[in-house]
Amino acid sequence: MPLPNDSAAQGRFARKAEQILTGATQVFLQRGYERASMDRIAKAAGVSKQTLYSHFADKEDLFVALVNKMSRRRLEESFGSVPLKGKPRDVLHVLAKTTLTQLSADEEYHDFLRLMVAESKRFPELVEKFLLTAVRPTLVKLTEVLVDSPDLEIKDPEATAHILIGAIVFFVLTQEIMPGRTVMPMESERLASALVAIV
Amino acid sequence: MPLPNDSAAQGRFARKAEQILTGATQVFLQRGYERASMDRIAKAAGVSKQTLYSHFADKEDLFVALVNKMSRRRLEESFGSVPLKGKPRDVLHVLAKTTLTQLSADEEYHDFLRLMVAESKRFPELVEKFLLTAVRPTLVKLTEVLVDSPDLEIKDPEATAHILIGAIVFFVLTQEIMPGRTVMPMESERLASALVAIV
DNA sequence: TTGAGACTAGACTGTACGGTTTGAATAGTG
DNA sequence: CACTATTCAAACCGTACAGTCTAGTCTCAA
Repeated sequence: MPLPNDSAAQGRFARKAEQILTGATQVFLQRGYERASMDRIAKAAGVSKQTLYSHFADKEDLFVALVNKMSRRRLEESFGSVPLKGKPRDVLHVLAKTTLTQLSADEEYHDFLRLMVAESKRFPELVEKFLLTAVRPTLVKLTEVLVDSPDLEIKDPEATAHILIGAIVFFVLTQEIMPGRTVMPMESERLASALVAIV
Repeated sequence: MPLPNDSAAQGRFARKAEQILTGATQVFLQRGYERASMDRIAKAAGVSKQTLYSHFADKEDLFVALVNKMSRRRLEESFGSVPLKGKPRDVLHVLAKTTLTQLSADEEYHDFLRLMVAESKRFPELVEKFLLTAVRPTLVKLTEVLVDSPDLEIKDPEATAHILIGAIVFFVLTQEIMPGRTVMPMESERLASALVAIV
């Protein structure tokens, strides 16, 4: 592993690291931590095993890098693209709908969420960091939106934000992450409407 | 494995099977499917490996038995003990509170839920059965309660039931199953109140 | 061109695991 | 008692895996 100051080959080196992480992401998300073998990851990354180990100390180190990378993807990419103006009820409906749609479409993120739940006992600090950087901001932001809409007369905006996010996450969990679509189907449009109706 | 008609030693045999399943439950829930070794399970059950394999064909078979057993434990043990009479708002509040309390206290069930999410990709049919027998009935029952309280003026009781259950499951998921208590704390009492306030 | 750092393929080590086999001990039933 | 089914402990087999090592190739800057 090169030291920080030999910046000459740094570019190439960093690019390889990226390439490895991409391959590792595929394998970890597809097969879970335990069943992801280092051989398979090396193959998926198109890299020799030795190179893999010259960039990452061990399997756990690679997993940490994966979680850090994926955690940067927030639960609410939606919040940026939705104009937070207009009648609060309309804003909320659009917000719910886009979040639901975006989250439902992102298969890679489903696998990542599954992985976070699965490994929450083995890597609690890691998963805690994920919650802190990926989930909490969403909760905070939604709470702000609710606070800034006093006409909705919400007594406890924070708890209400938990409810709204909770409903959405449960929806994605059962419909997309778990095989619940056939057993307890629900339309995202219906859920969004019911969510708004309720507030 | 004895045939069904040699009912003589059936009692002893069945008792052993129970004993094995108990040990297996411990290990599977504690360590997850992949890291639960058959040697460890045999040890935890206080049984020889051979006995284990004379009762269950293989690891997967044992896992199926575990899921069947645990799925019988419903999401809503609460519904039985709560009187469904009185002002609908009060009923709902008590219902939310007891469900939340019971679900939060049941560590074994947390591990089971984590396992179901973790293995939903590897054993989809199994997890589907779990959803069908453990989650769906709760949804159905709550929907009925909502339908039977027309004074609440709920447009879409089914979607609303999804929201209520979703909020509760999300709460348990983040606070108990994942290490979220320190990062995004929430009181179950606050959640219950907000849930009722919202309907 | 040459030399050092980055990379490759693949063999290798030690360990853990799922599942089988062996051969003896321990019931419970006639 | 004797007989049969159940259980036991432990060795065993084949495979998969994390991580290391070897020996050589590629890249690129001086």
